[in-house]
Amino acid sequence: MEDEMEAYQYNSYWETKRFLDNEELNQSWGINEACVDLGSLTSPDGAESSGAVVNKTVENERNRRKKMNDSICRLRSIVPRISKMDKASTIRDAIDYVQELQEQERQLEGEIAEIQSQRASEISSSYEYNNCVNYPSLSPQTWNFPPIELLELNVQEIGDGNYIISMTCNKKNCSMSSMCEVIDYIDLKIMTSNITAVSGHIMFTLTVKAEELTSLQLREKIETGIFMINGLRRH
Amino acid sequence: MEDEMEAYQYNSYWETKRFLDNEELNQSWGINEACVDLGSLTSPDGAESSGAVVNKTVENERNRRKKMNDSICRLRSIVPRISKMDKASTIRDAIDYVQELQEQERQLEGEIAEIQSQRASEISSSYEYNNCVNYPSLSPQTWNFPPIELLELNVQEIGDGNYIISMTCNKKNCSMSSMCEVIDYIDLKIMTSNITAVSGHIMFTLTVKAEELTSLQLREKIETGIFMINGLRRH
DNA sequence: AACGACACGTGATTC
DNA sequence: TGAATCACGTGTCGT
Repeated sequence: MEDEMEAYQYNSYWETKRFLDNEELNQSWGINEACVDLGSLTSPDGAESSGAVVNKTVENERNRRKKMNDSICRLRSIVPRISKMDKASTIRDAIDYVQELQEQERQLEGEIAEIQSQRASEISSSYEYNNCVNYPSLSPQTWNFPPIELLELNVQEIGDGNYIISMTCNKKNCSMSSMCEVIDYIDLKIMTSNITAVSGHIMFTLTVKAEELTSLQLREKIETGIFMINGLRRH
Repeated sequence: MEDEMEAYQYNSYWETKRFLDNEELNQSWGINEACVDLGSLTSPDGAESSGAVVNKTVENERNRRKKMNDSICRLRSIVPRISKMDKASTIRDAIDYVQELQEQERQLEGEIAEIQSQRASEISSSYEYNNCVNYPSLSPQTWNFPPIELLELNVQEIGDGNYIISMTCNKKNCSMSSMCEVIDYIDLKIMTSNITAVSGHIMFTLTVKAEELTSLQLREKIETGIFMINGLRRH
């Protein structure tokens, strides 16, 4: 049949037409030129109804092929690495690319989870640091101080649950802030306090109200406080 | 031709064979049964050489089709959402999936970048907090204190570069630690210090040595210190 | 010449 | 029935 030859009006084929088709890729599912040519050629030819229906099926088949080819072209335009300008190769490259993307996605999600957990641990540690009630929060500047060396400690009751506390420590490993931290830590009701620096020593004198404690208990509490403060420091 | 019918030995076709092929998907690019059948059938029939070469091309074409179909099957097994068990639909679904993956990848990378920058800013702020030399490091427990409300400030020189400083503030927004932080911040040489709590107020009295400062400069320095401490708090 | 890739038309098959 | 999908063999083109 010579009309079949008309369908082969494609010349210099899948090397040039691929790129031309890429431009008008937007769903031109209409009848292409070859289809129109064949239709106008066969309609005056075959008079019986079977010829018309055959034309319809041929046209449908042609359209279906075009659909598939366009899909493959589109797939090729999306996949970045194309090994060969081949239909099967395009699909294989797409498979590789999809697997690559899937693995990359898993990797990225793992990375995010890792970062999130790191960040969560950082935040929780910071939260713990800020909300600890049993341990005082040391100001960072005193973290690296040497332990407080208690030279003398005196606790004396002056009646009505009031006490006079006097303690002395070396100046080089004790500061006003340190002492304040100790006092804050053991949580006393301070009436007055006095800090005096004399001859390389620091003398700390305070009057506190501690009605529920004996002088011995108060003394132990202060010693424990200093011990805890020392334990919280890095030395 | 009756031998062409032999090639159609597939029955209940692409509904069942698809899933059977999926199991032996691992590169069985060998000759399939239909090809062997056709080959053994046409070799005794046609004696001339053209029949053999036609067989070869037919077999090659058959092989090429199988390759493409297997590729599409594999693609279908990878893509999670398949709308229809159709060749073209499979490719279209693959296109959609690839685009979806690409967008997801971009989104994940953006998310990672965002988290990283957040984390970096957190770390840098923490670094700033710990290593700032001009600003004192507040102990976390006083961060959320209200600003210190200075009710009275007195600076009096007592000779030889020694000063007596006395200041008063409200008890509810001032503590011993706060005052210590102010004193630490302005970095004075403290000789003696006294803190007294009276009638809802805190009285802070200290004797300092500041030979290089006038009493006005010292006063400004203290005010600046309180201002800075207040500025560092969250209020 | 020979091979690989393709489109085509067609018969078969399923819904 | 009829539309949709498929596999098949074949002719064509480029390498």
